[in-house]
Amino acid sequence: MPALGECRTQFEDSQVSGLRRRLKRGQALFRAGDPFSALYTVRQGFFKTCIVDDAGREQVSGFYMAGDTLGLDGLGMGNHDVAAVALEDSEVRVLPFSMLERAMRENASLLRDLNAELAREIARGQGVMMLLGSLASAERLASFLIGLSQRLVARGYSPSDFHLRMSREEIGSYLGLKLETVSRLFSSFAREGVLEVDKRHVRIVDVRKLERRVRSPA
Amino acid sequence: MPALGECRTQFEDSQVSGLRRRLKRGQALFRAGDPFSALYTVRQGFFKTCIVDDAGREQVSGFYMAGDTLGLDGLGMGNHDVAAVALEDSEVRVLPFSMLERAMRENASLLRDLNAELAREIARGQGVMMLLGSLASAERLASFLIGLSQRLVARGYSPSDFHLRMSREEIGSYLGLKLETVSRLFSSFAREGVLEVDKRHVRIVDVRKLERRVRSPA
DNA sequence: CGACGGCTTGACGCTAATCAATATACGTGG
DNA sequence: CCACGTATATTGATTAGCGTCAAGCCGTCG
Repeated sequence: MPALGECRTQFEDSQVSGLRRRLKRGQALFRAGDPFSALYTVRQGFFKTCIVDDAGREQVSGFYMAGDTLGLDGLGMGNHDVAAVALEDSEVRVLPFSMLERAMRENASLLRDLNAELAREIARGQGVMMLLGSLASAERLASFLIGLSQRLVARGYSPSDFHLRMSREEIGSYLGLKLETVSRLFSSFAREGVLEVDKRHVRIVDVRKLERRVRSPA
Repeated sequence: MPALGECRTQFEDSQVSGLRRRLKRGQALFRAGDPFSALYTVRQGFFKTCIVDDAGREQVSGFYMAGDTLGLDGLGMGNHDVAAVALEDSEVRVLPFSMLERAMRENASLLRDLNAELAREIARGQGVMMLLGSLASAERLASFLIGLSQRLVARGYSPSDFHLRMSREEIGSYLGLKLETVSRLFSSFAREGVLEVDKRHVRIVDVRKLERRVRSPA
């Protein structure tokens, strides 16, 4: 059973809101360009966020699960610049920004939570930059899997045995690789006894080897 | 003559601080791991920020000039996770976080400025992800130059004629390319009449062509 | 049942990395 | 001041890694 992601901030069960919203697989919570009106915390399910550039190219910029905050990208300019799409039937808690602002005026620690969330998002982004700018393909996938595993553990799931909610293409988009490359990497990790892979089901057989893969050009 | 970057927020000339700090070329304002104690706005000069991963690999994650805010990455965890290094003799205004926090309690708009700054940083990061994840080498350099040009205009400099403060290697690190590739791209842009390049002096001859380069695989 | 979407695998090609040589500017100390 | 060593940039030759194109498999849904 899905655990309730850890409560990193007061957002999640704040009195700020009782609003919820359910989304079906494939449905968008918001799209790029939508006016920013609220933040969301994931209660149930799994999301991806996508950036689109002016040339129309699309790229997955992140994956979000229970406890994660969505929508921070809209805080600055009044519009979202990414889209958030549910990868399975999901539920979010809606935190209308107007309410949040009011609540923050009364409760300074909420504000600090918001800053912390924003800063976390910045740090996450820096990790991705590192990944995209400095790592080879196998290192990227290894790093992705380790990160995923760690996040799953934190939520009470198995660290070594899980079901991917996203397609090879989405993983590739996130990692700056093509889907065929991702597929080949899964196969080669399996051949080397690092993973067992069956479509979207992954079992990490040898974490050590996987970790070594993040640093080694081999 | 260097203009005073636009005042995007109240930070810059806020009463929050009169503190300044001067740095020589090559000097670090803060390093990865340093405790977070203050934000900084660039008054004069030019900075790069670098991420370092656990394997010791280093990567340039951004360039900062007059008016830009440095140090936001430290807000979340109490430690900086990037380093900020002056690429020329520079001066920053120091905004000790304790003072900022106090000031924000009294002035809610300061707080909104901080959020806006954080959100801007997030948006910037998303742009870089797009660049690293989806663009070919020539597109990356073109995108970099256009962005640089735009930021220079906003500060009252020439949009088409400027001096790069960073080395080929630093550009490459930022763009996820090797320095030789960057050098070759400069040469090929020059051959095609898009740029004139003499070491670190760049003149954009044909902005249109340069812009076309951002989207075209040609 | 057939069509379609997601995954795997192979063969081939191209882009950018690597390795290497040379050139130029800069700072340092004699 | 010049000589030297060092950092930076350019360019060429070669190679490796990932992308592209293509075929086939499996599971699902209409």
